[in-house]
Formats: sequence, structure tokens, C-alpha cells
Amino acid sequence: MVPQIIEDMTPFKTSYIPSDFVNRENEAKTLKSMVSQGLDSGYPNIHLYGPRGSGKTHLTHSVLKELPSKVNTCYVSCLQKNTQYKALRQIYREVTGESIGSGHHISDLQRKIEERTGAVQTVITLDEIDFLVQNDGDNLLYFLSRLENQENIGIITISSNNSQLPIDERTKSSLQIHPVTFPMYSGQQIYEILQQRVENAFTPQSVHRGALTYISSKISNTKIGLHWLRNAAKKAEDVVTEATVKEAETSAYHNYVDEMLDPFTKHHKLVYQATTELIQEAGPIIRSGEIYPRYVDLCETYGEKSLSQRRISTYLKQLELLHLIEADYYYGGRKGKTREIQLFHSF
DNA sequence: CATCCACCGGAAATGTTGGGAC
DNA sequence: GTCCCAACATTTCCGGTGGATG
Repeated sequence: MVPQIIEDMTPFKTSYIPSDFVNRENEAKTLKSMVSQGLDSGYPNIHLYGPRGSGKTHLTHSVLKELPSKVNTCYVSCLQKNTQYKALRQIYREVTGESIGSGHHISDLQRKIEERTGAVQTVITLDEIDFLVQNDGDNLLYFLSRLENQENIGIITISSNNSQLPIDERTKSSLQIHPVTFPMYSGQQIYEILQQRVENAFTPQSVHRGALTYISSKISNTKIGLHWLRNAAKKAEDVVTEATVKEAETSAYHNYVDEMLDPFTKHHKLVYQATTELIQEAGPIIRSGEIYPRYVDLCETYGEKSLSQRRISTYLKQLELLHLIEADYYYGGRKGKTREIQLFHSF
């Protein structure tokens, strides 16, 4: 149900792309000029890097939307498409409009894509690229870097974790990547961004200045900010005050976590639950070795078959890439080989 | 200076699944 | 159908790590 004081929910949907990007004017200009250069003199490959909720994905979508329709665009979120095959399948579907089953050989799919992209300008966006590279190495990027008619193909990779693509030098140098860095929003900038959404969505005078100031002082991730405002609006009678906002803080963060974990498995969620439980009980820092038995307990209570410790180790790594947890690695020393884990700070 | 901590993380093995060729 | 193949999630196996401790 849409709260009373929200006139138009659209600016609060995750799919909403604002027409102008407050405080991202420079990055927008850079990206636009790089991509439009591709139309006649060859597409550069671009790597976007910046903190979560700093506008990388949204800005990319808005720039690609403005390309003429003769240019093929594909968007792949590597959270789910974390192997070469799965990503290629998605690319094939977006380029041709036909979907393809799962039982083919990678080389068949590669050949089909090579045939289709040779003559047509194509821009491929690989969002959350770290998840694919971590799981499957640089096979996909290597293939893409070797496609015929490179000047017709633009690759945009997006990462919140690595300012450089974490891949083999050989592949990297043949890709010729132009980095674009998104700085973290300041409190003032977050304030302005949220205010713009509020103006478009809420009834006039329904959000106090103090409410926005409080949120902006706490976070720099716009995605969390939007969850926060939405939750505050649900709780509010007729006006969102600083008090309303404080009341909504916890639930807003929970909603954010739910959204981040949505594309992942039940076991990722159980690992996260085990971690937060332990942190609540035993202080802000825990060891990876404590998490596994707790996770197994949780599986038992929910009637799930638990996965191996080795598997959970990679799931923990993924929670780290999502910036839900932070980990310090020890490779020996008195503590042995282990990770010290805490919840992610500095939102 | 040898030993120990404690699990990281690479590599190979296993089991399941869908597809094409016959 | 049957057979073989590759993709994929997961398990199994195990070598490796370096500061503190005695």
C-alpha cells in the first residue's frame, strides 16, 4: 500500500532512473562522451568503480537508453550470471530475442554470439563483475576481448570492490580499459539527491529538513537512503520528522539487506543470519570458524541440509563482496589461518 | 628454532542435469 | 530411448601460512 504522503511512488522504485543525476554531472558527461564516441570511431571498454549506492548502475542504464536503436545493448548482472556460460546466454537472449537452453557447449554459444555481433554495434554491460571473476576467472572477458570487429563492441564492467579488473594482465591489456571512478557521496550530496526524490514523490512540506539531514549524516549509499525514506513514510502520519526517521532506521537497513541477498540462495541468508546472531551475542568481531557450526545449527532448526565448510567459506567471501560484512584475513600467525569478521561499517 | 594454531583456498572428484546425435 | 558430453553445484582432499610460544 502506498503511504498517504507519497503522491507518486515511482521515484522510490529500484527500477526508477532519474532523468538528471544530481551530483554525478561529471561522470555522466564522461560516460556519455565515451559511449557516443563509439558510434563512429570504435567503442572503448570502460570500467566503472565506486562504492555501493553511488550511481554506477543507474547512470549506465540512462546513458545506454539514449543510444540509437541500431545499437544493441545488453545488461548482465553477474550476481546470478556468475559463469561464462550463463552470461553468454543472457547476452544471446538480449541480442537476438531468442532464448537458449542450458545444455549446449560454451563454444557453440560463443560461435553464435560471434556471428551476431560481427556486423552490429553492441554494448555489453557486466555489472557486479567481481562475482563472475571470482567464480569463473576471466574466461568470458578473454573471449569478449578476442571477438572480431572490436571497434563495434563496447564492454562496460562495473565493480564496487576493485578499481581495476581483477584479471590476468594479458586479457586486461588486450581489452584496453578506461577507468571511471565514482567518488563516495558526501553528506551534503546525499541530502540533495534525496531531496530531489522527495520533491518528485511526496506531497509538499511532508518531509522535514531535519529528517533528511539525519539520514544524510548517517549514510552515503543512496539505495539505503531510499529504503529509509520509504520506511519512514510508511510510519509517518502526515509528516516525516527526524524522530520518524530514527524510528525507521533498523527496518530500513533490514530491507536493504533483504534486497541485497535476494538474488542469492537460502544458504547465503542462513550464513548471514548466523553471522549477525554471533556478532550480537559475542561482540563486534568474530572468527570464521565460529560461524560454520552456528550455520549448521540454523540449518537443523529450519530443516535444511547443511553445506560443507569449504562451500560456506566462499559464501562468506560473497557476503564480503556485497559489503554486508568486512573481513580481515590472517594467513598464519598465532591466530592460525582464519578471518576476523565484523559487520560492514561506513554506509 | 621447532612447533603449533585453525582454516584458507586451489584442485580434483562426484553427482546431477539438459541437449544433440544416432 | 540410449549414449556421450559439457556445465555446474558441491564435496573431498590437503598443502600451506607466519607470528607467538616454549
